[in-house]
Amino acid sequence: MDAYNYIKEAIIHGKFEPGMRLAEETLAKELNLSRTPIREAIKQLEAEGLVVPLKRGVGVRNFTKEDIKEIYDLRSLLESYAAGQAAINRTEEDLIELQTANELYDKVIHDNSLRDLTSIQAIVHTNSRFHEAIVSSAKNKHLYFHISKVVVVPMVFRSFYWYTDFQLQQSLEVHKIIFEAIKNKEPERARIAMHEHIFQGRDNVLKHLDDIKISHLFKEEAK
Amino acid sequence: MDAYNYIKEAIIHGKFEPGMRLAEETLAKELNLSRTPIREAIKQLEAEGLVVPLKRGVGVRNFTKEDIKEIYDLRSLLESYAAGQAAINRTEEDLIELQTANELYDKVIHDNSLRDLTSIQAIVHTNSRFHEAIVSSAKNKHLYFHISKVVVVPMVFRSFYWYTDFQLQQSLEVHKIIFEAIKNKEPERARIAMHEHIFQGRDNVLKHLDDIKISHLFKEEAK
DNA sequence: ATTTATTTCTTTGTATACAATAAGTCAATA
DNA sequence: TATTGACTTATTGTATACAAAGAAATAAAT
Repeated sequence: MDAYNYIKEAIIHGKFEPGMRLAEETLAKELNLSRTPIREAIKQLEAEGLVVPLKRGVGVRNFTKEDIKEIYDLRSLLESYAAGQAAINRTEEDLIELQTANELYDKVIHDNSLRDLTSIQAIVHTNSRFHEAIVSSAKNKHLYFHISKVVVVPMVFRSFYWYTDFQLQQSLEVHKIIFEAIKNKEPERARIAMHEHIFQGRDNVLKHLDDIKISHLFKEEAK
Repeated sequence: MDAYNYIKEAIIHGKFEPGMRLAEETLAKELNLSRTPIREAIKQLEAEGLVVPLKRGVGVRNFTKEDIKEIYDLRSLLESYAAGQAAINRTEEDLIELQTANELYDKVIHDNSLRDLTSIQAIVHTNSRFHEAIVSSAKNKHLYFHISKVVVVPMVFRSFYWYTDFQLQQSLEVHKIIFEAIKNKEPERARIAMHEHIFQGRDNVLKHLDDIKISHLFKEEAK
């Protein structure tokens, strides 16, 4: 794997915790590279806002509760718009991928009755696939580009989130409503459903921000 | 100036034309630096989508008509939301900056009756200040971050756009409506006015995409 | 004369080297 | 014991070096 994706994944999966300094030499050894390509990967992550400059070098960005709120507001704006546009612009191929992704999501949720880390990751992954299919159906590459950057931050938290059966069932239901709306070309219904859906996710994350499982990811206002 | 801003400005002002290869050695000499910091600046611009990778190295991104349409759709979504949020969250200080920016915009338009390049740049600059003040008043740092990236692309084109007196007058009127809506805390009015305003700008740019003045910036589907 | 093959040359990608600066350590003084 | 100050160490930021991969140019062949 290249340096960029290695570091990004490590941040998302919590291997590199918020606030942690990213030492170039260490990363270079871990990846059997020199410092040069490491520095370039870091510059990209900096441009995306996942890492922040320190006095010298960079550290993993520390997202506050306020950040999470703002990001979910932004994400709901972008993705609900995407859902609306998908209902207008989706092709038949899009519909097939949407259907497939949703069936997979359904299957993964019901096949993994015990909620261990691997299950959670599978659920998060198939959920992402459905959302990505929607954004892709909207037929706006720039929208896609920006959503993919916005979505990363919630990922950092969701990877450690313990969903309840009820939440997953509810999420699945809404997915089906969104799918139907896109299939039947009802942009307004798709948009509203997606908006509700993401705000539901936002509420879940915010309610559990103090949970033991993710508390290590969340350090309020470290200076 | 640092390498990042130097290259960015050069792209916006058309010194580096779309499709043009960015040779590291050349840039390094221009800025009296070694290749290392140049490469890092380029990586950042790549993450923002202003330059694209070639088989080897990078080139200035070539935006198509389709890109412009998509970007204006995205921008109108984001900025109209920002205007709405500004009408809710603006402080008294925000209001002062908003007022100042708008008065300056008015002044610059009327003081520069002959529309030479310097005047256009002054107009674009004061217009940006007003828009930035709105986004800032929305009190969402992540929204601000993404808008600032989205806005850059239209900048590439607007720097070379010859506005008519009518268009400027109209633009000024809408600015005043938006300002009033934000002042009076009318989010819906602010949102709609901003949406119209940006779609007006979009139409202006699209209508004139084939003009001689900007044709060198616009090369359809170069592969 | 045009196309293909081979060689040369330029430019990138990665590694290493060196200098500058922040951070860490230890000792001395209050 | 706490705090300040000088010294040492570690890590960054920039420059340079070298090897590999395209691009350009020249030569050969049909």
